[in-house]
Amino acid sequence: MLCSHFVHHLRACAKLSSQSLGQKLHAQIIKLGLQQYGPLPNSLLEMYGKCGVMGDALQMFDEMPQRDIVSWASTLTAYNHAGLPRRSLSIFAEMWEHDRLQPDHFVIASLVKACASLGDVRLGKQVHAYFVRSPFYDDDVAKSSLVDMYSKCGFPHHARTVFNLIRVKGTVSWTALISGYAQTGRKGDALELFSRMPVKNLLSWSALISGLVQSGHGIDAFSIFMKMRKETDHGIDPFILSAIIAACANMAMLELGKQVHCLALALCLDSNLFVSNALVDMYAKCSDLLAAKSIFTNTRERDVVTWTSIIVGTAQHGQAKEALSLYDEMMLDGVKPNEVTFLGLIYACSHVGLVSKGRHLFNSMSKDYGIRPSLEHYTSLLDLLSRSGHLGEAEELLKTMPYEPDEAAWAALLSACRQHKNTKVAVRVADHLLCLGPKDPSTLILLSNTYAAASMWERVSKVRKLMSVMDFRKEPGCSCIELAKESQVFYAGDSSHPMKDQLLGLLKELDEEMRKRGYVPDTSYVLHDLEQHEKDLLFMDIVWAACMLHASKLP
DNA sequence: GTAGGGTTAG
Repeated sequence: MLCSHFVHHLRACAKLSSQSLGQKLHAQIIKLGLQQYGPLPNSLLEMYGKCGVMGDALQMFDEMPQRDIVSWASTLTAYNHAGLPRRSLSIFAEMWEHDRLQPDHFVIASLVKACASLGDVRLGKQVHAYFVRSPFYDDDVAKSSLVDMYSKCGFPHHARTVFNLIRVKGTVSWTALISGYAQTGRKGDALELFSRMPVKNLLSWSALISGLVQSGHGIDAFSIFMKMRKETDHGIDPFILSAIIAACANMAMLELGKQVHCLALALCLDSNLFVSNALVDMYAKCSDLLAAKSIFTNTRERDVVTWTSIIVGTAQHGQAKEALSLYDEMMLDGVKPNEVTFLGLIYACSHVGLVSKGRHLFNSMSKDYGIRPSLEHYTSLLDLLSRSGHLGEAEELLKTMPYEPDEAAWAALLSACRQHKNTKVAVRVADHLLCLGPKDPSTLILLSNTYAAASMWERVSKVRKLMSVMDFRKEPGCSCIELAKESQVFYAGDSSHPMKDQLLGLLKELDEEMRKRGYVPDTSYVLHDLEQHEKDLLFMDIVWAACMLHASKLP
């Protein structure tokens, strides 16, 4: 009787994440000498795990005289909860070694979840294989976890296959699949499935909306958000709000972002860390750095994302020194940087040519914080070295780094060689690229121009042949700005704008002003067989966006 | 004792 009372209350603490109440119950249990009685050790373990007190959860586990499958499953959940999926996976082997226990469907579902959070589909498939051969192969919850894993790893097709095998499809299964479709940009599938979904809750709407935001369908995400507001009674929580703020950020829609900010204030959700982090990022991406800084300053409990958002935002607005001193402040504040922080910092160095500082940060990342540099970090360092003219070092890094450099990486170096007019390295890099069999049209243009500049006409014609056999279409570049509550999009070579004549006039004025001050456009990187006036016209496209920005500031 | 949504880069 007494025991089931404790089990019941401990479970409530686990659900509510109420650590202090849980500890009080634990104290009473010890006083009564019941700490090893019946299901209580497992209940205590579960409570500490779900409250995020990993140390105490593990102590419970270690002190158990006898561990059953539930003890192992709860430990797995605790590790998942604490964001330690690798530890979860190592349990798979330990269960058998220590206690001769085979994973059941509870354990399998948790293992799959660990694979999902690591984004490791290879391991996920192994667990899947184990599952279908186990006596639990028919369990719907484990299948649902597989749907989630395949969705998170970017394989919605596999997720669909498992989904179809679920006998009783609950809201969780539907949501997991819809999320997979939305995140991978399969808008049609996501919407179709969502409309067929029998019971929708706030999480289902949220999964669809945030998935669409992540795959760049901000407008659709917004209209679904409005639909939810209109047609349902679901409230707005910090999850959905931060997704909507991110949508404004990605589309650089400042006015809309401000309105969502007001919504956050009205709902008293602006003090939520996820919401304020999203706001810092939104204002920075919308070029209102002052507003971003003000949100940042007013955020009391700043975490690594808050700091990283302001550092990246500051760096992207050219204030590299300021970004670096924010990093110093962050360390004084005792916040540990993560891999994104370092990307922002190296980016900052890259844009003002702080080569040795950038190198130092790159090394500090692994030495001081144990973060293994990713391909992106190497690319960022490469960018720093090549922009600043350290071409030899950049080439060396490209060859020795622990990742296989792709076409874009080599092309970036080549482009830098041309900017620094280093023909010798340029030709060497170009030859290497040519061997790789380049596929990107802009790489081919770059190659053609490199060889043309070095008067290597045979290779020019070789590149031209490569161009002619492929479907040579380059996505046109475009710029987008918000002007009087409307978004204006301009494509390169676009001449359909109703204000074309006024715009071109202003553009010409700006161009003349630039030339007067000694800024002559460098058109040498444009395709070589264009006439000079055609090159100038192309250049006009490049300043088009700058011109529009200017126009938007006119009264 | 198991499964679904959120912020930072590219």
